[in-house]
Amino acid sequence: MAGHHTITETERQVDARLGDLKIDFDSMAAISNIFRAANSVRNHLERTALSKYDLTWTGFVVLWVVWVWEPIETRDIAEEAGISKATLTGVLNTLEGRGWLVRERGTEDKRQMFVSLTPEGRKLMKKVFPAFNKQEQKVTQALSTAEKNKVAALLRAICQSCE
Amino acid sequence: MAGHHTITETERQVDARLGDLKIDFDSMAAISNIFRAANSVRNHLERTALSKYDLTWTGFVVLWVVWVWEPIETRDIAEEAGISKATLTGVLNTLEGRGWLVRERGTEDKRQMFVSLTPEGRKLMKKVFPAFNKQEQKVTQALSTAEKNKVAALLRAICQSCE
DNA sequence: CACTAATCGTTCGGATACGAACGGTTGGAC
DNA sequence: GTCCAACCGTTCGTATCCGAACGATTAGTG
Repeated sequence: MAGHHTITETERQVDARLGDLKIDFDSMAAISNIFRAANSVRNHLERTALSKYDLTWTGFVVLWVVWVWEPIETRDIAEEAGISKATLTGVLNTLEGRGWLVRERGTEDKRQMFVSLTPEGRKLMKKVFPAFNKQEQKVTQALSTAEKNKVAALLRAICQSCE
Repeated sequence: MAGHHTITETERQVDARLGDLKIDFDSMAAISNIFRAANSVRNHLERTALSKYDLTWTGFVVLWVVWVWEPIETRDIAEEAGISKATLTGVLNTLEGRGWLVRERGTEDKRQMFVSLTPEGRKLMKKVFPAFNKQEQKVTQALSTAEKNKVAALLRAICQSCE
């Protein structure tokens, strides 16, 4: 999924386009590789681990969040999954329609909506997640354990600078 | 945009859900932080650098690719931008409708479609890209130059393992 | 106890996202 | 020269995706 142009080739072209404007190529390379990696990994995992269960990326992430934290409120799912509340409503409709989770309105606060997996949903996750994790292992096989932790730490630092 | 649960808390919960199945938490942390960072950075850049020009993330990326490599074929844009040809068709319609780029059918091979920026498109990029790069710099400010290059290299290695 | 501000999930409109199928074009085999 | 397989960008159907606006509910103020 990575483009066929190297970062260095791209830098030369950008330089020619901008003339004497100063561009921070180190920052650019770091950021652009985050998105290249995210796209590559997402496509790979969808193909290898999710497609056979007809699961989209977002559908899997939402199921995973609910599986780990159930019962969980809608707004917390959106926060954990990194999507908006509006998007989540549609995804929950899809997943509920397939019988993998259920919504239940809160008793003490009737604005809230609690989500839990069905037994079918839990059975699905017990199959899908190990396969998913095996592919996570595969796409990071070129990295040592220390390097995996290093990249995780550096990316966490970037997340904090976004706030 | 990062969830309010730490990776460690999540690991404990996952452990409780899976029992004795073996999960590679180092790989999981590396991968999940790629997506947290991608979401955080994307939201930050959309808010700070793109929203005032009514540009979506993908719209900007496509404009950027065309700006750097014009004239460029449709399939190459999709490759560089990390989106499908089908998606690109819609995005090009949007950007062409706003007068930022034009399509021209190839003369020797009439299947091809070459895309170039309009003068307005180039003027836009000359304003947007420096602002974008400034924010790239800001979200990576916690990293040294060596660390930026390190994270870029590690992510490139992950990309290669996806093929 | 009324009234307002804040918060919940949903709805709406429009843009992005992809696989599959489609017409149009090209190049190669024979 | 005529197939036909391969390739181009587009179209189609469906699923995300988000900001803004919306009804319903709650909490906080006086």
